[in-house]
Amino acid sequence: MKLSDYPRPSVTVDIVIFTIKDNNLKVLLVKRGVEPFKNKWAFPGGFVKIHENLEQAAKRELEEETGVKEVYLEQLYTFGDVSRDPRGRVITVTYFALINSEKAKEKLNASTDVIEAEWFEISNLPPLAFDHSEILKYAIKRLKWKFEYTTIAFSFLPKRFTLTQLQKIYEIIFEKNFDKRNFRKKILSLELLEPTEEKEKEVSYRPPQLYSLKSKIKIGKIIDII
Amino acid sequence: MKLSDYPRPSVTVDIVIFTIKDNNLKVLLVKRGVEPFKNKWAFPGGFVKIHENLEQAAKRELEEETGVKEVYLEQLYTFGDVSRDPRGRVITVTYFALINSEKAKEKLNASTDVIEAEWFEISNLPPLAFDHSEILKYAIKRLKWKFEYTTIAFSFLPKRFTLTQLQKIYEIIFEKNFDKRNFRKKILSLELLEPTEEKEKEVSYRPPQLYSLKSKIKIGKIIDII
DNA sequence: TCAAAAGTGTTCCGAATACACCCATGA
DNA sequence: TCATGGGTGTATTCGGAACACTTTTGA
Repeated sequence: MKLSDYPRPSVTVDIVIFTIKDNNLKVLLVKRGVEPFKNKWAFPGGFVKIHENLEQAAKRELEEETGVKEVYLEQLYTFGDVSRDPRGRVITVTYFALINSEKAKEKLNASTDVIEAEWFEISNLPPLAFDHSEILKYAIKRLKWKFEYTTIAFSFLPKRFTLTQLQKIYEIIFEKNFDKRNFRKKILSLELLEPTEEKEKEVSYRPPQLYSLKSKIKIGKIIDII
Repeated sequence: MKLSDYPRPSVTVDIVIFTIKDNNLKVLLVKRGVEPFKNKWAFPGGFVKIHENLEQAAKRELEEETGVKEVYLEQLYTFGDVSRDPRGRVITVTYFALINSEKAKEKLNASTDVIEAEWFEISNLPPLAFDHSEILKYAIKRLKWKFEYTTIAFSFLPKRFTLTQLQKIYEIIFEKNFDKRNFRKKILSLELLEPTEEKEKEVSYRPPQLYSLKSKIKIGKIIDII
């Protein structure tokens, strides 16, 4: 059996990039500059090069679009329905990335085939190209699941952060408030964090303790958080 | 941008099929009849046809190999490293299937390109072709995770089963024993099961109650089980 | 001295764990 | 009547949830 015996589909990667800005969960979309779905919004992505691993392709697209390296990145799901792309058979391997709000501030690079790139609030999205609404639904499900059972929340935060910042992120993701005392008790009991020497300064209230993730704790580690 | 501008990889599906037989977790392997890796064992799989959805391809391969329809099937992960197949660039979308021991008894169909098919104990496997060891590792991780947090355990059981059978399955997957009273209390408190009219007969001990999964409970539903 | 957010402890309730004996049946 | 696996209840421990006030700082 030869590989050449079979007609081959095209393979792309698409990346759902989340961040938290202005107390909202946001996702990065690009406006397509070419057909199909010209002028519609879609997730950043592109064709997998023939000598490039899937994750490399995802990282390349991510960096082209945001200029950011070192983000949390994991494979999400592969969508390959026959009719998902009007140009022909296109299978897309989707990825899921989280970047922290400081990095998200850096300016977005509109790349080839893209008119502009913009952060959209999850609750206020334009219509999406292809089957990208379905992809997003899946990505949000995964995001909540991961927040509940792993340490990914920290990928939305800078190296040093306060417990209040962390709590705020959980409140945004789960769309509900937590009791401050119970939240702190729970998080500290997990022994993931260590206090840093410094406290945040130049605030007109009691300066909060800054914490950092213990170096041996990997982001994404499975552990019951909430 | 045209699809034809890009060289395309080949795309396959591979299926990790688990069952429980003889009180052991087993996986179905086929012996390859063609190069590469001729005479080595691998997961059942094959090329995705150009007019066939990914899940259809997985179901087709599954049925060709085992003759079984109606199994629990979910997408696992997509492996696409450049050098994973010596023939060239081949991306494989892997699936994860669970079939119950009664169905697993039915005879296996050796299909094209395959010399034989056989159930292997997880703890006693031959060397695997391609990157299939890595795929298996990933599949086992997913299996345990799903057992802990969803109702997939029931896909290893026939429609009617005893609580002892269920407990046995958890003990095999988690490689440890559970207390009978606590296990029953926990499972029954989840309100997933209903007793059936009959009891198992022709056993030389007190006949056990048979239970079935309530019809509104979907297999795979997320819920803390253990 | 005021405004703003930081920080902290106790009680209550429900779930998980540990643990041992009697029951129903066919041989 | 015996062997076999089925079936059941209670006490203890641990973690989650509810709940309000004092502290520290800069303005």
